[in-house]
Amino acid sequence: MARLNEQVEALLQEYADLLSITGGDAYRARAYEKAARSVGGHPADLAGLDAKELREIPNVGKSIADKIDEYRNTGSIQAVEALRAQVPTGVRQIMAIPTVGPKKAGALYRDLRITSPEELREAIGAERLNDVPGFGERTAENILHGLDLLRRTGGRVRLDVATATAAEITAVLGAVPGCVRCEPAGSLRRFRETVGDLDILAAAEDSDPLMAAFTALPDAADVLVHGTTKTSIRTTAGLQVDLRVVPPEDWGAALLYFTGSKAHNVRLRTMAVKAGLKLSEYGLFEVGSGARIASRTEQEVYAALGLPWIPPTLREDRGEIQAARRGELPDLVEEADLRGDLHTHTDLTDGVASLEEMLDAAAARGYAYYAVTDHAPNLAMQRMTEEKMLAQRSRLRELGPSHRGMRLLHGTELNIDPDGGVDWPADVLAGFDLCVASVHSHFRAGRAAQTRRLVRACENPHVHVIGHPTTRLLGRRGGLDVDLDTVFRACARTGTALEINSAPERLDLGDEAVARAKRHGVRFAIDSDAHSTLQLDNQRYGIGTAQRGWLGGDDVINSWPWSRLRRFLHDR
DNA sequence: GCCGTTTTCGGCCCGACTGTTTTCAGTCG
Repeated sequence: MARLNEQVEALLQEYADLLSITGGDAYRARAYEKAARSVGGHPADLAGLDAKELREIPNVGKSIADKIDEYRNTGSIQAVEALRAQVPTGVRQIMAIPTVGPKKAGALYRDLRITSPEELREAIGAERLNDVPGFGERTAENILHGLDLLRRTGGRVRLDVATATAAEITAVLGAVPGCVRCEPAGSLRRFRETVGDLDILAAAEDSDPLMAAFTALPDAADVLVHGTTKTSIRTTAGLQVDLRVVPPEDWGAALLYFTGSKAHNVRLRTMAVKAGLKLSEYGLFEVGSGARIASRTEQEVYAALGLPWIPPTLREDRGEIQAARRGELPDLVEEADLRGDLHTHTDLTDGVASLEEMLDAAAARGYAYYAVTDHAPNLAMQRMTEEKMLAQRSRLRELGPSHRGMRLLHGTELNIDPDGGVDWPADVLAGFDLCVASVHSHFRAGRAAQTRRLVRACENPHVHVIGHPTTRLLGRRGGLDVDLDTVFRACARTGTALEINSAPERLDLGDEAVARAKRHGVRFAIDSDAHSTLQLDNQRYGIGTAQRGWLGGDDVINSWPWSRLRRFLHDR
C-alpha cells in the first residue's frame, strides 16, 4: 500500500475531478485540488496526526480534515463513493487524454455514454462526435493524437510508482523466514523511465513461504500465475508483478538474467558460446562437461566472461560490453556525488513548502550549495513580481551566504518566450546568482522556430541552465519538435548546461539525448525541480537517467565543488 | 471548501491559445 498521504492525495484529486465532470462549483473543485497537493507534499505521515494537526496542513479545513479522518477509520470516503456511483471510472481515464478535460469528458459521457478511451476511439471512427455540440473535426483529430500518445506508454507506470511498489513488496518478502535476499530486477533496476512489468527476485531454499506471502499481499488483486519458481500478480493499481525465487547459489546468474536488458543478455550469451560456455538464469556452464563455472554473484559471472561488473543502468547493448572489454567503462555519477540542487521551488510560487522548510530539508541531505529558483512573472498564474522576488532574496541574504553548511544561491526559473527571450531586463537578471530558463508555452511551433528559440536562450549571457529542455511529460505530452543537435552545439559553444529534470513525470532530457549531448561536449545539471521537501529525493531518478546517458561526475555541474561551480556561473 | 496585517464573507491563479463559435468555453501551464 502506498503511503497514506499519497492515498489521500489521490482520493482528493479524484473527488476534485468528479466534481468538475459533474459540473460542481469550480472553486470547490479547486479547493480539493489544492488540498490534494498539500497533503501529498506534507512531510509528516497523516497516520500519526491528530485532528488539530490535520487542520494545520495548508488548504485543509474542517470538511477535508473530517474526510481524511473518515478514510483513516473506514478505508473510504462516503462523498467520494457517492460521486463514483454517478460517474463510471472510465470517464476519468478519458480526462487523462491530452486536450480532453472535465467538460469534454462529461459531455462525451452525457451525450454518447462513452466510458472508456476505446469507446471514444470507436465513436470518432464512426463520426459520432459530430452530434455533440462543441465537437468539430479538429477536436476529433486532437483527441486521436492524444489517444496515440497515451497508447505509446499505455500500461507502463512511472519510475516512482514502480519504485514505491517494489519497496513495499521487497520489504514484506524480505521478512519472510528463509528469504536470503530479495531485490527488484528488470527495467526498474536499470532505471528505465517507465516500467511495464515489475520483476522481483528472491533467493531461498524453499520458495513456498515466499510465494504464499506474495499472493497474500494486500495489494494483490489477481493471481495470474502461481508456481514454485515464478508467480505473477496484478496489483490493485493494475501493475503486473512477477516474483521469481531461486536457490541462493544461483542468485548472481538469475539477477543478471532478470535484470536484462534482453539485448544485453543476448550479447553476453553470444560471448559465452564463443568461449565454449552456456549462460542461463541458472549460471554459466561448460558446454562439454556441464560443470558450473559461476552463478553466485553477478561479479563472478561477468568475471568468468572476462568482464568487469557492468552497472545495470548501462545494460542496454549500447556499447557497454565492448567498453567493458576494453576496460573503458565510464566512472558513473552517483547520488552521493551530488553537492547541491540548482532548480527548486517554494510556496512563493507553486511549491507547497516554505523557504525555510525547503532549506532545512536540503541541508539534511548534506548539500554544499542550494539554489531557490521560483517562477518568473511571465508565467502569469504564479503572480510573481519583482517586489516578491527581491523580498525573497533579502530573506535568503539574511540567512547569510552560508546556512547550515550550505551556500545559498538566489535563482529563478525564467520562461523562454516564442522568440527565445526571457522575463525581466538584463539588469534584473544580473542580480541572480543562477538562472534556469525553461519553455512553458507555445509547444506547437515548428521545428525551425523551436530550435531558434532554444538556441537564443542558450546565447543569453544570463542563462546558466536550460530547464526540462524538451518539456515532454511521460505519457501525456511528447517533446518539442526541435533539432536537438543544433541546441547541443549551442550549449557547448556558449557554456550553457542542460538540465536532467529528475521529476519522474519528466526525466527530461531523456537518457539517449543525454548521451548524444555529452558527445557534443555539453555539461548537465541534475535537478529535482522540487515543489515539496519530499520531492528533493527525486534526484535518484535523475541520477539513473544520467547514468543511462553514461555521465560521470565531471559532466555534472552540481557534483562539482563550489569553487568550480562558482567559476562556471561567473564565466557564463 | 479554504482563508484572513484591507475581510468571518466574498473572494479565490492569470493569460494565451484553440476550435468552435459569431462572442466564448475549454484546456493548459
